[in-house]
Amino acid sequence: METHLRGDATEATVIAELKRRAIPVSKPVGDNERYDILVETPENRILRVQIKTGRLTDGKIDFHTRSQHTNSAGNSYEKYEGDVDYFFVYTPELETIHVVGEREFDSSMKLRVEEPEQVHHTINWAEEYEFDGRWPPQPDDCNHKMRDQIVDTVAAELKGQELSVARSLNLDECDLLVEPDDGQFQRITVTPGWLRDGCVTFDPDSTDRERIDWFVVYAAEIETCYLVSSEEFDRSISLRVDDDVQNRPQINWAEEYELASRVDHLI
DNA sequence: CCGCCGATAACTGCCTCACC
DNA sequence: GGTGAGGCAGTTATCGGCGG
Repeated sequence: METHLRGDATEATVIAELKRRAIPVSKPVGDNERYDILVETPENRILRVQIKTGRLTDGKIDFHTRSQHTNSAGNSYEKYEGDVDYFFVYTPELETIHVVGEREFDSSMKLRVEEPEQVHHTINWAEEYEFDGRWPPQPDDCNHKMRDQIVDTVAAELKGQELSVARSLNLDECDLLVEPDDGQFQRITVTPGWLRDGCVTFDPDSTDRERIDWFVVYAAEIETCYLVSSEEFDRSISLRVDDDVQNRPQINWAEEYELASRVDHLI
């Protein structure tokens, strides 16, 4: 089957499956949009979805998400960065639909269906991306990988300071465990932060604070990590980034909480 | 009508990096 | 070194718009 027909067949199959599940689907007028369909979630969120055909090779589903253009200068390639929210990957051989967030990978991804000869922690198991298990998608679903990377970055930063650091096996409790010289484990969780009115804030209420010693707050807008002790605030804390305010003693200046300069607090 | 350009799509191979 | 994931570059096919 030639490529266009195959893409059309995949799109038709996915739309039919969504309709069968009574999920509202809309098609954009014309073909100038980079997403294929708009899907409405039960919470009335509208998601931009690009439908892709998955190829089953060597026990894994392989799919690429890159568009190619030809111009006078030759070929150019463009990713879907920010243009879509999710990819729905339909694999004809398996008749399955997998849901992958746009931020969960760069330009291609492999979903492992069969047991590999060697098990890597980097393997993306297809069953974890199956439609039934991921629909409706949670607002932070597409941030899992980014969060994972942040945890890795924080771990590397701590190791660089010659700290004994390990990934927590119980992710419901914390992300990292640090063992200082006194042997008293410090429990660290990584949490997203956001900029509001010149301050970085986060939501500690979504975490069981009884089990956390330190919060690493990652503010994506400014690509900065902050280290905050659970004892340094009562219900919430704001870290002021914007210095265009009157200097008051109660202001928590963000730069004083930057992870790189506070690692010694964990020792 | 034909050729060019710009867009879509799937497919293939090769490379790098990380892990076992 | 072998394996697996991910990234990158290139190819092929089709379609529509536009201008000569």
